[in-house]
Amino acid sequence: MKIATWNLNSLRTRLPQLLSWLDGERPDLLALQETKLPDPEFPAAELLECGYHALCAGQPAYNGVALLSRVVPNLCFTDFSEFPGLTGFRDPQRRVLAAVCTDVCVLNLYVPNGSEVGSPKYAYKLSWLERLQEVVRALLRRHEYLLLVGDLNIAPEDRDVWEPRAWKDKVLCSAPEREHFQRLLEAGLEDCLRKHHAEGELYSWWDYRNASFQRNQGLRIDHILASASLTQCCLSCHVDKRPRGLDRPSDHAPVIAEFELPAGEPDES
DNA sequence: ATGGCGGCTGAGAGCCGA
Repeated sequence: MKIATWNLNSLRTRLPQLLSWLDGERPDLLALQETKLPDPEFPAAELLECGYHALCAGQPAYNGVALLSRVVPNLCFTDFSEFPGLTGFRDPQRRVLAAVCTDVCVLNLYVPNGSEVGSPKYAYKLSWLERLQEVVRALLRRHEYLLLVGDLNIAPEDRDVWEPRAWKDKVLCSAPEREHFQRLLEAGLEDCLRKHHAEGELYSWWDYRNASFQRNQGLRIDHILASASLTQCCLSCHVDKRPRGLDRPSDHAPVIAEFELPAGEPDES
């Protein structure tokens, strides 16, 4: 099973690139972020034509997530408020989509950027991440095979940052954000890319400015995390940098992981 | 130190991202 995550920075603008990439890669699952598109305008027909069923949770102009799947996916929820115990936390920003595909529960996230440490948006990010911890713990109790994927907007360690001294304590790299990432690992998730690659200079986002991509000045903020049973089955994980080099690219590149699941394992619910 | 770029809305220039 091949699964991928890609922040498209506008599905409308990137649809031709997406369709061409899907034709080449044929992942079983692709989690999308920053679709920036209300649901009635979601290009479901074009994607189905390409062989993909879709679930989406969008809004105009900002945010928006979607899940593409070769098999028909079963939607679980599109907001943390749909979760027992978190009913007071309805978020008008579309950043969450959870679904079950065959035996795997996939939680697709577009974590708030946070703007600047100490800002109101940063406070929103931290409280959002606090709610996420509860959701992840509950999902891990229910699903042996859990994937948490998406634009987490956290560079977990200095090796995930092109200039750690410049980024120190800045948004995406601050200690409270990194602690949230570590808590996800402590809860029972593993970082699939780090299972296979210890080296630095592996990034998933590069600023449009300053020829950052050409100089490989980036951050690793898009992630594929998996529960222990799934991580055991993870054969490979890598960043596909090719789409970032196309004309009019997204500023993020896809991250791809391959799994070999034992036949006939049931998920529980 | 600041802005660089690019996408959005709505028809300007300003907001937002990371």
